[in-house]
Amino acid sequence: MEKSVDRRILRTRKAIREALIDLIVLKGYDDIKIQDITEKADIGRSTFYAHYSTKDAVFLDSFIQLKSWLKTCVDMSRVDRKRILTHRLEFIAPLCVHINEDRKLYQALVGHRGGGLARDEIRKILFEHIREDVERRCQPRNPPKVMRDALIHYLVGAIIGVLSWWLDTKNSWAPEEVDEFLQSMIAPSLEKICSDYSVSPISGCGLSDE
Amino acid sequence: MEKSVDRRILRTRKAIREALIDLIVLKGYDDIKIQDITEKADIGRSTFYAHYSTKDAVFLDSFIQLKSWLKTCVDMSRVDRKRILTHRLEFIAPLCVHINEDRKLYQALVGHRGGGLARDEIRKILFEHIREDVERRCQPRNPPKVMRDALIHYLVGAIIGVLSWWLDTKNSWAPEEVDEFLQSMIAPSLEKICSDYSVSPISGCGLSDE
Amino acid sequence: MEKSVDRRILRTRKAIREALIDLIVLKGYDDIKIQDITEKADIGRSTFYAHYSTKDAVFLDSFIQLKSWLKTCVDMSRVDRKRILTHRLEFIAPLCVHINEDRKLYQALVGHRGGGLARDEIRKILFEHIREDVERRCQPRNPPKVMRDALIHYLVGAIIGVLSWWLDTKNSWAPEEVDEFLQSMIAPSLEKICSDYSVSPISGCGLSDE
Amino acid sequence: MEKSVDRRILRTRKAIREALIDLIVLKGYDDIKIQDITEKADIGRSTFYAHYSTKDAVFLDSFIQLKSWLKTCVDMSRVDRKRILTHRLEFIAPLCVHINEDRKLYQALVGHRGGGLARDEIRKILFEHIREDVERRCQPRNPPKVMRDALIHYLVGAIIGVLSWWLDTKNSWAPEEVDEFLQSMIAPSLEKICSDYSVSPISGCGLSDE
DNA sequence: TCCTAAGCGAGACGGTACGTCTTGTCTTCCA
DNA sequence: TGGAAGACAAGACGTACCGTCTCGCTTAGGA
Repeated sequence: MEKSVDRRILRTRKAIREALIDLIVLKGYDDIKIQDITEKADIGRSTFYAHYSTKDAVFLDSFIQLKSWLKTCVDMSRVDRKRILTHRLEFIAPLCVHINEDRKLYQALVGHRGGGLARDEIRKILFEHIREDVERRCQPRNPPKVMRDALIHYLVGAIIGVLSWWLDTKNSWAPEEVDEFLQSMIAPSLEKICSDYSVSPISGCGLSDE
Repeated sequence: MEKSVDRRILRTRKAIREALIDLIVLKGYDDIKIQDITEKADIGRSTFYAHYSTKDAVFLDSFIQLKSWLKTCVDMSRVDRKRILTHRLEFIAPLCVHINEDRKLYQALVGHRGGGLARDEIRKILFEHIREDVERRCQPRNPPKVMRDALIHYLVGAIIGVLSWWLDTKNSWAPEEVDEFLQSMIAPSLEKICSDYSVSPISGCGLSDE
Repeated sequence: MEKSVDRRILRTRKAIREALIDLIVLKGYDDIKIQDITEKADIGRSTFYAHYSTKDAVFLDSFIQLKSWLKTCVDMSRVDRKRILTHRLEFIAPLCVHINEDRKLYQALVGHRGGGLARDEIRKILFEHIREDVERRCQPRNPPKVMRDALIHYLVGAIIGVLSWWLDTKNSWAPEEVDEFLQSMIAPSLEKICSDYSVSPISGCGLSDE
Repeated sequence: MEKSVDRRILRTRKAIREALIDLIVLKGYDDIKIQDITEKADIGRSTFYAHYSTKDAVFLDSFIQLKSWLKTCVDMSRVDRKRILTHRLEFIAPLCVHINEDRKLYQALVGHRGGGLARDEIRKILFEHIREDVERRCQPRNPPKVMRDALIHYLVGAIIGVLSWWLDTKNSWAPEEVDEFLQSMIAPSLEKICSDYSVSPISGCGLSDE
C-alpha cells in the first residue's frame, strides 16, 4: 500500500508542472530558468529542488499524461485487427485531433521549440506505437529486422515532419485532412514492406539484408 | 575586389571553427563552453569574441561548407532532366556517401546531439533542395501549394529519420542500401502527388485545399 | 525595533571588511583586487557582490568606525568650554595617540597610499570637527565665512601634512610631541582669525556661542 | 652633443602630452584610458607605447614645465635677501597668480582629481622650495632637523589645503587675497620656529647662510 | 485538541561561465 | 624598411544562474 502523501506535496508538484508547461508555451523550453518556474509556481527555490532535481525531470513527469493518452489510442486501434488489411495507422487520426485541441502546447513542444527533449520523447512514443503496429502486420522473420527498423524510422520522421509543419502553419488543414494525407503517404510504404516480404518473400523489393 | 584580409584573422577563425567541430564530435554541442573552444584553439577568450559573438555563430559559419557541398550535389542532379520521370531524388545517393565518409561528424550533428541547431540547418537545406525538385516535377498550380508543402515536409522528416537511425546504428547498411531504401519509399509518394494532380486532377486523393 | 539581521550576513561582511584592511596594510589600496579580498575573507566572489558593489563601498563601510571614534574625541573635548580660551584643538592629542597605536593601518591609509579615498575621508572628518570648533570660537558674523573656510582648510591641510610626515618617519616623535608642535603652530592662527575679527578681541572671544 | 631628434617624434610626444592635459581637465586623471589619449592625439595605440610606457610617464613629462616655472619664481624671490626678515614666502604670490591663470588645469590637477600623482608632484615641488627657504632662514643646527621637517610639512600641507579649497570655490578670493591670507598664517609659524630656536632671534635670523 | 514532524519561503552561500573591458606585446601590412 | 594599424593574450570585472545550505514559520495529520 502506498502511504498517503501529504497534500501540500501534491499541490506543490502540480504547481511546478503547470508552471513549466505555461512557460514552455510562453517562451520555449530552453529559455526557461529554474527561477522562472519557482516564480510562476509561487514557491521557494529550495522547494523546487526538494521535488525535482532538474527542469528535465519536471518535463518528463508532465509527459506521463501524454504517454498514457497515446497508449489508450493505440490500444483502441488494436481491438479491430481486420484493419491491418487497410495499411492504415489507426492512431494517427485521434492523435491529430488531440494535437489540434492542445495546439498551443504542441506548437511549443514540437513545432518550434521544446528543447529537443520533447521531440525525443514524442519520437520515442511514436516509435513504440508504430513498432507494435508494424510487428503485428509482419511475419516474425519477414521482413528482416533492419528493414523494419528503417521503415519505422522513416514513418516516424515523416509523421513528425508533417505534424511539425502543420502546427507551424496557420489555418492550413483540418485534423482529418492531415490524417488523410498521412495515411495516403504511409499506405504504400507499409504495403511494400509488410506485404512484399510476407506474401512472397522471393519477389522482394531487391534490398538485400546483410 | 574583396579587400585582402589579415592572415592572422583567417588563421584564428579557422582554428575556432575546427576546435568547435572537434569538440562537437567529442562531447556534443550543448556541453561545449566558450572556454573549451578557446583552449582547444589555443587562443585568448577575448580573441574569440573579437571574431564570433556566439557559439552558434561559429557553428553556422562552419556550416557554409556543407551548404555549398549539397548545392553541388543537387546542381549535378539537375543536369539530367529525364530523371524526373524516375521519381527518384538524385541527390540522396551522393549525400549518403558523403555522410558515410564524415560519419563521426554527422553522428554528432544529427544522430545524437548538435543542439538542435544542426538538425534545423540540415532540415533547411534538405527542404530547399527537395522543394526545388518537387517544383520541377509539378505543374505550376497542381498540386496546390499546401499539398506540395505537406509532401516536402513528409519527405524531409522521413529522410532525416532514416539517416539519423542509420548514423546511430553500427554496421547496418552501406550508403547505397540506404539510398535504395529511401528511393523505394519516396517514389510512390512523389508519383502520387506529382502525377495524380497533373495527369488527372479530378481523380485526386480527395483532399481539398481551402 | 531593528529587525534582527541574519548573523551569516554580519559575519560575512565583517570578514570582507577585515580582509580589506589587512590587504591595505599589506599592499596598498589600489593594488587590491576583488578576488584578493574574497580569497583573504575566504568567501565566493559572488558573495562579495551580494554585500558590496565596490571595493570603495567596503572601505567606506569600514570607515564608520573611525568616524565614530573621532566623534567621541571631539565630544569629550567639547565638555570643557573653558579650553576655548587656550586656542588649542583638544581632539588632536587623543587623535595622535590613537593613530600611533594603529600606526600600521594609518600608514597605509594616509602616509603612503589608501587610494585617495582614505585621505579624502579623513580630510572630511577633520574638516567637520575643526569647523565645529572654530564656529564655537567665533561670533556669528565675524570673521566672514570665507575667512573661516580658509582657516579651516589651512588647518586641515597642515595637520594632515604633519601627520602624514610623522607616519612616514621612523622614531621621530612621540604622539605628545606631535600634539605639542601642532598646537604651537595652530594657536596663533586660531587666535588671529577668531580674535582679530571680533570687535574687541579681548572680550569677544569665548563669550558668544550659537 | 645630443643628436637632434626627429621632429616627428617631438610632434607626436607633444600631441600626447597635450591630449593628456586636455583629458585631465575634461574627465580627471584616473578615468583616462590610454586609448582616450591616442584618440585625442590622433595616433595609433602602439605609437603611444613607442614613446611612453605609462600614462604616468606622460604626466611626469608634462610636469617638467611647471617645475621649471616654479623654479623661476623661487629664484626670483631669492634675489632680494632682505625679505627674509619679513617672514614671508615670496614665491606664493606669483604662484597664486599663475594658478589662477590656468585655473581649469589646476582644478583638475589639485582641486579635485589628478590621481594623487599630481598632488604628490606639487607637494614635492612646494616641499623643496619651502625647504630651501627655511634653510636660509635658520642657523645650521637650530632648530633641529626634525623640527624643521615638521614645519615644512606643516606649511606644505596648509598651503595645498588652502589652494585646493580656493580652486574648488567659485568667486571666492583674488590671488592677492589668497597670498595675503597665507602669508598672515605662515608668518607666525616661520617666526616661531626659525627665531625661537636661534639663540637671539633678533640677530640670528638672516645672518648665517650656507 | 494539541504537538510534533514536515513542508515550505526566504535567501545566504560557493561555484561556474559569461561577455566586456583595458592593458601591453607582437605581427602584419603599407607607404 | 620603419612605423602605423590593429590582432592578440592575459586577466579583472560585474552579472546571471546554478544547486546546496540554513533558518524560522506554518501547517498537516497522528496522538
